[in-house]
Amino acid sequence: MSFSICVAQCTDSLAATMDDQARIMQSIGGVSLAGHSVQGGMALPPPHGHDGTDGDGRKQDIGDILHQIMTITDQSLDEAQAKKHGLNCHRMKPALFSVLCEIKEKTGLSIRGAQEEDPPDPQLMRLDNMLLAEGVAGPEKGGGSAAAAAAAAASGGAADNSIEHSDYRAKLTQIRQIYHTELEKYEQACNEFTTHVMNLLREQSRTRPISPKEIERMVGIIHRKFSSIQMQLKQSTCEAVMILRSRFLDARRKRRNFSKQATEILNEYFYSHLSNPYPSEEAKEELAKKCSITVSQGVGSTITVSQVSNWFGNKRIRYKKNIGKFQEEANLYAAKTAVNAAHAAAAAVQNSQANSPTTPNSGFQMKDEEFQLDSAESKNTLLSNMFTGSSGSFNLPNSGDMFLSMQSLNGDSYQGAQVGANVQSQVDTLRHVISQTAGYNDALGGNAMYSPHGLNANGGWQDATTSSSVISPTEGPGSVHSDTSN
DNA sequence: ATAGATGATTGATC
DNA sequence: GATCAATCATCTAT
Repeated sequence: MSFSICVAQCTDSLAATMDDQARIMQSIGGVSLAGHSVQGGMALPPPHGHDGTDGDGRKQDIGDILHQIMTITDQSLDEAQAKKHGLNCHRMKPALFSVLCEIKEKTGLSIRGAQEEDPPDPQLMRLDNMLLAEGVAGPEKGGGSAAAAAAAAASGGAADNSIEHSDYRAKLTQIRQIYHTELEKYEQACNEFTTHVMNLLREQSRTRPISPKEIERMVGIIHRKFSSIQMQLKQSTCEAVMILRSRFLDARRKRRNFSKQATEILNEYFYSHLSNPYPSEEAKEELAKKCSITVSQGVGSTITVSQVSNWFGNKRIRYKKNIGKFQEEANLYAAKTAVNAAHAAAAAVQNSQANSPTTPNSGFQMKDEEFQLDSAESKNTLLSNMFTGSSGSFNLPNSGDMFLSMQSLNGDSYQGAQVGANVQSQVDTLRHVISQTAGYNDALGGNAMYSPHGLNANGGWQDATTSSSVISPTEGPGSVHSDTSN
């Protein structure tokens, strides 16, 4: 919508109004006026130099004046001024003026439109209300954010999706700015045009009868015209907001796969807590934070706590439904956590060596050639040894809940690798090394195998407190799983 | 184009 | 309120 359209429309309106008057004037100048002096019994002043019987001469004179009035718009400004002056000084002008007055009175033009008081348009009110509610109209800052919050709330999701949130707000602000700029333009144009028309009418009121009330009426017409254009502006603004909003909501509805890193983090947690894959609220927050960091580097979106909950909900169900399908994945993450544990072990070894030079044999014995952990190659060999026995067909006995939890060494309660029973010996060996390293010989007891911490006979996971206390001896019941933190 | 994977939603249940 | 289970809608690999 442009200013030119607006002006064109206003001009149309004005032109229409002028047309009306022109038609009337033409009819005055033609037939009706000729008979008017007779019909109305009005005594026109006798034309100068003519006697009162010369009707044709009078008609001619008045016709001339009218013609000049009608053609005044076709002339240049100077010409028009000169003509106007000429008209005002014309000898027949007072006569014409009074005739026009009387005709006007008769035709009731002056009161026409007085009843055109426009009632408050319900549609306009709706638009105004909506713009106000959306924060496009009304107070500056609060409106926008309130609307965004309302939109977020309306979507049913948590209001913690800050990316789309701010995106939405930015777009809304843009719309708001455009709206206000346009509105201001229209108002300015309206005022200019009104002033112009008023001046014009005041000017014309010397030639033809125009009462202040009529000027007011004309102003009203112009304002109505402009406000109808404003309504179009409001309407299109509302549409833009609706589109933005629907896009915003759709975007939230739309499913986007998490990044690989985020999925890995979640999977790591899931498989390392397979006996009780119910992260606490804090753990969920930790995971969300962790995932967000990795995801934001990739995709550029965040993962919320509720998304973490969704993920675990879906994972639990799908794992339970088809344990066999997830065995490979379980192996993978068990290996992964084992690698982490080995890394931690190596680090601890180095630490212990560095920190206790006087007692080299008090902790982990690096002499054991089989468990040299200080080179990447050795670690890989160790781990491949660990899992070659299973050769990808890692069996989870019964419901697949035979797991081993390893304790890390560096003081963090690392919730360790959970591997199958058929790699028990290797894991036991590793565990031995690790526990020796950290001086945690007693931490897990003599035998690594314990069961079951996973699915029970009913297909549900066992009580959270029982299993977590077993899995994480260093953690008190109900404590936050610190392995999600750094 | 399709099947399978996956994140989100919904209603029921505890 | 958290979770389960079913389902929807979309993404992704083929």
